[in-house]
Amino acid sequence: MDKDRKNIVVLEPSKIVYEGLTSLILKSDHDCFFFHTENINDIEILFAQKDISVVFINPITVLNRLNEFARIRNHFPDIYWIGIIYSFYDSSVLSIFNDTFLITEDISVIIKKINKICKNDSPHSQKDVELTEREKDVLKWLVTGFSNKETSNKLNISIHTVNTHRKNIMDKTGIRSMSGLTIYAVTKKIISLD
Amino acid sequence: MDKDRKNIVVLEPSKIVYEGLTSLILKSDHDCFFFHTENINDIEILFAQKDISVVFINPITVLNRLNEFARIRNHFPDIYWIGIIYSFYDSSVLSIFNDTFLITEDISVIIKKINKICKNDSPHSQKDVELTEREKDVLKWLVTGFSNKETSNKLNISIHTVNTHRKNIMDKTGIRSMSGLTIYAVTKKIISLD
DNA sequence: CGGACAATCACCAATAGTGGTGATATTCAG
DNA sequence: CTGAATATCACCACTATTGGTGATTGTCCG
Repeated sequence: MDKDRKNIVVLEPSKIVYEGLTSLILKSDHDCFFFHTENINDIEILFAQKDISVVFINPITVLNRLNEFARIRNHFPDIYWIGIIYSFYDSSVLSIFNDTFLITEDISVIIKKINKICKNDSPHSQKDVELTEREKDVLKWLVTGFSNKETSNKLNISIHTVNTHRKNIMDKTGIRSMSGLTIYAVTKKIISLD
Repeated sequence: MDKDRKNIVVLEPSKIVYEGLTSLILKSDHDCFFFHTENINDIEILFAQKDISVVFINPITVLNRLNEFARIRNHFPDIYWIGIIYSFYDSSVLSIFNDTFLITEDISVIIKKINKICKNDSPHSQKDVELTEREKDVLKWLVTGFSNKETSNKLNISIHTVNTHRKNIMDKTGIRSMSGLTIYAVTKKIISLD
């Protein structure tokens, strides 16, 4: 997995603008990964699960919710907020972002902004704990939708053992829900999407 | 050469919007050919050389040149002008176009407008017994690892309502585990894997 | 108008999961 | 040999989920 890849959230109600922005950046051979969301409600999910460094944000999405935006910004101080400007805003509104760009601007201007942020970005290693083989066995069944009891039957062990393994898995990964563990298992290729 | 192919001019200063608009329409398996121009000066050349049927037009490109726009419109009466709206305009400005769409609108709305013009409106009712928007909202949070109670807080509804939605989702999909629903949500692109 | 559907809320009982405390046995590296 | 890691099993208390049964409200459509 590429450690230099940037995860970028695009908080923009227009699918057209999202598509255009991401398409042009990707065409420029930039190694980014994009997440689209249309309102601020969903953004904390993304922050919780992903290593997000940049948010492209349409000011309209927070205009009536500046308090909530301030709270989120304070809560995630490392995130760089870039406003997507295609209308007229008061400068006091625009100052809530780290940077802005005009929608009519050339894509190279936007890419320069991304590059500037990347240079300042410190490579922080994400603690990558390895599960034991047995833990992977247990996880495989659990995230395929089997209950603790069913899993214990499949593996011919007691439900208590399954429970212990599950607890250890949750302690190691820090993920405390089966849904989260399912995502984990898929991305770690412990199970396949089929 | 396909006779049904539509030649569409996009008169739009923003490359991002042009890219997004055309990319999404092409992704929808629509047989269109696009010409990009950033101002009205070049448009008559295109009209002379190509068989243009539709112009997607950003009102800003003609706001200060309404007389010239009226002249061109009169000169090419068969052309259908669709305004690309992403700001606030006086209704008298918008009335100079045959139709408009909001940049935040779904691409299907825009495609419907194209189809209406070309009288190719195919009634493809794809009997998709899908989840409702609210059910998707609930599912989004649930499969991201939030509990019923947390989800009810996030959506500002009672835990009973979350429960009802969850039950309906499980009934509709026939999937009775959160892990299974997570896989479902990923494959249905309700959430993203990353 | 009336019926279908969507979204909201509530109660109840059974089952399952979570998280803490243990324990024992085996294996393997220092 | 010793200690760390792994795998196994158990009990307990609490909370959450699951799956029924309702209900009310509003909207949209024929």
